[in-house]
Amino acid sequence: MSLRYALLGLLAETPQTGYDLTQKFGKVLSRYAWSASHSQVYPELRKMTEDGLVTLVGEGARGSRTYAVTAEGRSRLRAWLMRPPEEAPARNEFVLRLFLLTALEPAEAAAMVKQLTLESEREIEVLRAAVAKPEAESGWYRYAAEFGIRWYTMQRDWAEWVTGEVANELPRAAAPPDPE
Amino acid sequence: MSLRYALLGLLAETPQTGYDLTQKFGKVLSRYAWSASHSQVYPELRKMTEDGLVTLVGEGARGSRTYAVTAEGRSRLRAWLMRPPEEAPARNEFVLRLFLLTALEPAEAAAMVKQLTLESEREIEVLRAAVAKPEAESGWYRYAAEFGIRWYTMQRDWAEWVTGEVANELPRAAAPPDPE
DNA sequence: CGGCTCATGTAAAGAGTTACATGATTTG
DNA sequence: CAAATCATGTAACTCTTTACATGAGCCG
Repeated sequence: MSLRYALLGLLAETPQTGYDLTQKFGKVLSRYAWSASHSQVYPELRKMTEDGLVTLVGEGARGSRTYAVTAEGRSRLRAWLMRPPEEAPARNEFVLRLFLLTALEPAEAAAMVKQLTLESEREIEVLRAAVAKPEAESGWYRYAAEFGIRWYTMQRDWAEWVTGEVANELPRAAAPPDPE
Repeated sequence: MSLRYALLGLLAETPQTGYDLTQKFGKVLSRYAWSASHSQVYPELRKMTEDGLVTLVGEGARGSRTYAVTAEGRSRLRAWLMRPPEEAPARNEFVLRLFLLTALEPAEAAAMVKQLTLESEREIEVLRAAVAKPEAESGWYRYAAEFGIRWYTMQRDWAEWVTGEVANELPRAAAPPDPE
């Protein structure tokens, strides 16, 4: 069901084609939130049309089909967004790897974290640059980039903290520093 | 494949049963990293045994079967952990909802964020308490809890920032009337 | 006009969830 | 001794990925 709402949410921003939507999954959303390939997107748009949540508002070059959210779709989306959060399991292979870091020898873990720190810093640079550009897209893309910056920063800090803890190997030592 | 490595990683910490592993998914891992139900765990442990990654080290009361990682399994796990990170798509319905927040009217978004802030603060309290307890489990559980604290803090801060931005933005350009 | 990107579609295989099913041990 | 929890297993269904497939428009 999440796919459906992801599509609805993206279309609520602006009407677009299945191709456009697929690009957004691939480029931004898939990193933190949700992912889908075109083979899932196109059939889902069909079903959503049948269910009256979206509607075809134009056909362009190369057989492109532009969809927009209907009133019904918009109200369903709002209802979904406003409903109290129940725990939905997350899947993030990257975080999984972070969590299993303790299965490595301290030196190996330290090497991995070093790598991670470099990657994170590079990534943060890219996102900062993207946000700083004057022609930066507004709306959710900018917010997503900002999320990414905070995400990578948090991740890096945590990984460095863990490495320190593991290196110290003091079973029950210092309390973690207050984040913030 | 991630499931396989998640199991390997947990078993690398200590030998345990499929039931134990399922509990860990349900309680901690599923929130940030990975999730699996027993109907996935048991068959996978079988396959991993056939593949020589884990081995049955004991059968206890109520037909419980305790597994441990083999040398082969350990080396495979290390290889997986150390390999350069390629982008693996993440799935997090919660983050998805955050990203689609901009589909709401500013007032609605603000209400949602208010709610989120309260939840986050409650959650952070719980995790802090869990970590502070002297008999707190050490190892990855403690690290995971620390991750959670930082995660909720980051999330809350971002959501508050976005709400501020949205509130400041000029009223949206005359939105096209809903098709239908 | 050849190669790239845009743009859509379907089929098969794999991963994951939900439901069904059973029995042993512990705890009150 | 009843209820809860421990503990495992399989089947059906849904969701997701990967592979196969096709063609239109754009750019050099």
